[in-house]
Amino acid sequence: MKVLPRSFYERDPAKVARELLGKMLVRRLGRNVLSGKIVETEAYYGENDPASKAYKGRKTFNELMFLDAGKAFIYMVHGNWLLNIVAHPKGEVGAVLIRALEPIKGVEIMKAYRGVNDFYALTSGPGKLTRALAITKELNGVDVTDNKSELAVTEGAGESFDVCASHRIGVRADLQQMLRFYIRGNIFVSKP
DNA sequence: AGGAAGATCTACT
DNA sequence: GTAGATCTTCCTA
Repeated sequence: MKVLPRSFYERDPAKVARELLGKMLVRRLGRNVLSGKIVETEAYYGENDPASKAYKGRKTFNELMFLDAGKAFIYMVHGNWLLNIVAHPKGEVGAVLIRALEPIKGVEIMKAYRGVNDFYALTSGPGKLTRALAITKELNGVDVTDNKSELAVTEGAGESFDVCASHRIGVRADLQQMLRFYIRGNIFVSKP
């Protein structure tokens, strides 16, 4: 499956978030390959977005949001690693949070990493999917536009689906805009 | 040192 | 369905 080019991420974060739905997240772990379909995302901006990690300006830990699009940006919240992909037009700031996946390949391995048997609980949340795919700070900054990366995003199967939008989840201060997107009716979406 | 953070799990009414 | 404990880093004092 073809990876998405960097130009895909060099656009408005909300647009990238919307279009990442249905794409594949591929995790390479030695000889194992895990993959899942992206079914839920959220867009974050920079200085104008109070919920954004970049709100208070550039720091070492959020530097990636200011740099090249198409890199993984990973941080810890409440004991969970959350996966973002840096996305913004050149010279701007932003990222897309991956909130939920539909497991495709390596389900048994995901179950082992998660320590649960319930198929529907494997990747139905931002903290759950990182554990299922063994995503940690070590992958911070990896290039998801490189097919050889330990983490990459590729084209999806191309089936059609309806997209829903809503306000972001769990944030202190949300913006007026609806910046959360998900596939309607998909059972792995964290909250319908 | 202390507290906040895009969450998750469990145990109840 | 809600409420609370607990999760682990990084920021600010």
